[in-house]
Amino acid sequence: MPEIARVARPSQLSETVSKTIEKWILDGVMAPGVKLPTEKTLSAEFGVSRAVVREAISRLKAEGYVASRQGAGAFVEARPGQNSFRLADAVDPAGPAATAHIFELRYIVETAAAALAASRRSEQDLTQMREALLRMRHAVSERTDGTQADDDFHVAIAAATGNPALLRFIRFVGHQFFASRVPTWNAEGHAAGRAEAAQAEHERMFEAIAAGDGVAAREAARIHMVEAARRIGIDTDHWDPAPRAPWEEEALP
Amino acid sequence: MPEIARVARPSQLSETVSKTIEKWILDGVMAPGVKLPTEKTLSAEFGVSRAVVREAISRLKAEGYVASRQGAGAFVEARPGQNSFRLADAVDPAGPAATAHIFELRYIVETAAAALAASRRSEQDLTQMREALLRMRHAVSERTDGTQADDDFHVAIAAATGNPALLRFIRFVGHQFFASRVPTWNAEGHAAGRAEAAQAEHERMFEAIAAGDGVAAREAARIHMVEAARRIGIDTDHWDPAPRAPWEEEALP
DNA sequence: ATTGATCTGCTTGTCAGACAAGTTTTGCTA
DNA sequence: TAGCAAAACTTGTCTGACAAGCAGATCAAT
Repeated sequence: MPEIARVARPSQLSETVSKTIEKWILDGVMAPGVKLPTEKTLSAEFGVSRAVVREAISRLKAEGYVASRQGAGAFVEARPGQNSFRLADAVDPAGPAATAHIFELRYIVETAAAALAASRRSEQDLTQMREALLRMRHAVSERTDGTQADDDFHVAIAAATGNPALLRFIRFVGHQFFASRVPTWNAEGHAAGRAEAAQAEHERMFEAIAAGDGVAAREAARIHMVEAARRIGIDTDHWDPAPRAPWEEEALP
Repeated sequence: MPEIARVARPSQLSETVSKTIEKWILDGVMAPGVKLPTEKTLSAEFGVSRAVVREAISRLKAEGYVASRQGAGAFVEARPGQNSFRLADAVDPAGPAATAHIFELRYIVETAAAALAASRRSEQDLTQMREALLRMRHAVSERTDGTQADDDFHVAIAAATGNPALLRFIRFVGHQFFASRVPTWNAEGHAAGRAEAAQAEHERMFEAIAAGDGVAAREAARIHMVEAARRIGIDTDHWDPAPRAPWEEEALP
């Protein structure tokens, strides 16, 4: 059995145990398919009760690291941890580039979603977007918080693609950036004209989607994402400009 | 407290309990911020022991649905379940379109990754790709299994973007389709020329990335993804062709 | 000797009761 | 009424027990 090394104090014993075992698996100390030590052994090694070990394993099962069979034991999954996608372990949160990396992923997916929405949106989808836009317009004029409406607008576009997987993913990534929308919609953002600018970008996206113009929608979304990144201080110099085709330049005002 | 309705038998009591509570949260029966019933209450209502309830809650904590404070209780998280992304609950697995939806998401991300890789790849990245290509070439001529090399090739491209979040996501989505690559690399796939066709597409992607031509790389990836979808019987008629700009037509052989 | 069924020990799944640690409510006092 | 201390409650952990299922060992029959 691998060595036991305490991780940074999660003050919850089961958390400690599950993180430690997770580390064993991620580090390859326990290869896919191998049997974990028995619960009794683990509880003895960690110096905790079997209940704690069981809760830890319960976590690991939920995250797809292990699967257990009554009477046989618990085994490391073939592709441990890859039944779900978590940004927390995709990037090093401490790294200064982490936000930029995630934002780039969001940029890729949202520009594509805007283009798809333009060709697939229903009347009902447009109503949803219009409603969110209205709330944002109101927030701009009243200088109030529009983060929720902002979020709703992007989700409405994702929904208009008719692809539930895409919707869910955009909702997921978007929520990671909920905090990033604050500097646009707080008092300072209003004063600096950031809210107004964002609103103009949103309006342009909506017009293109309503008109069914996929190319213009992609470009409007591209501009919005780049500007949004700029507003929270992310460097976009190395982003892929390819989604914009040359002839799109003149297709937009 | 909400009504208790047994879900399809997961043969594990804690699984039943966690899925039921998860459903309460997803259906909005229990809004974010509200306190769950106490463990004692839950165990009584479900007719199970407190240990089972605790294991269920342990799962829910791992998936970001609830957070608990000793002495106070367990509370529904602000954005329940959205600290991780799972395809299983993004789409209805039973739906015939589920695979198509996920593949479309993969299409969006992989085409973008190919374009990025072209402008950011290092010598080392190219070596990785070359190595995987070689193994696939070998698999084609020997009529053996090349699914692993196929997977490695795509991961190598994702790695070349230098974006760990993107890498992780492509690895995640790609693994969901591990099975989909089998019909290309099994005996029938070799006989029907599917393996050879896929290989040609891969070679073209590599050439474009090695040449640093982002536009060509995106187009080669687009063709590969569309063909791959076609090989496993997914209808791509409504996919977004926008990533391909008009002038890319002549840029390729 | 090989095969087949049985048996025994081990492992996970569940239960019950207990105490420790931390939180919330209650109720008394000043 | 305000402040504070005790009591009641809730989660976290421990212990011991039994049921359900599995895997290797044992043994009988061919």
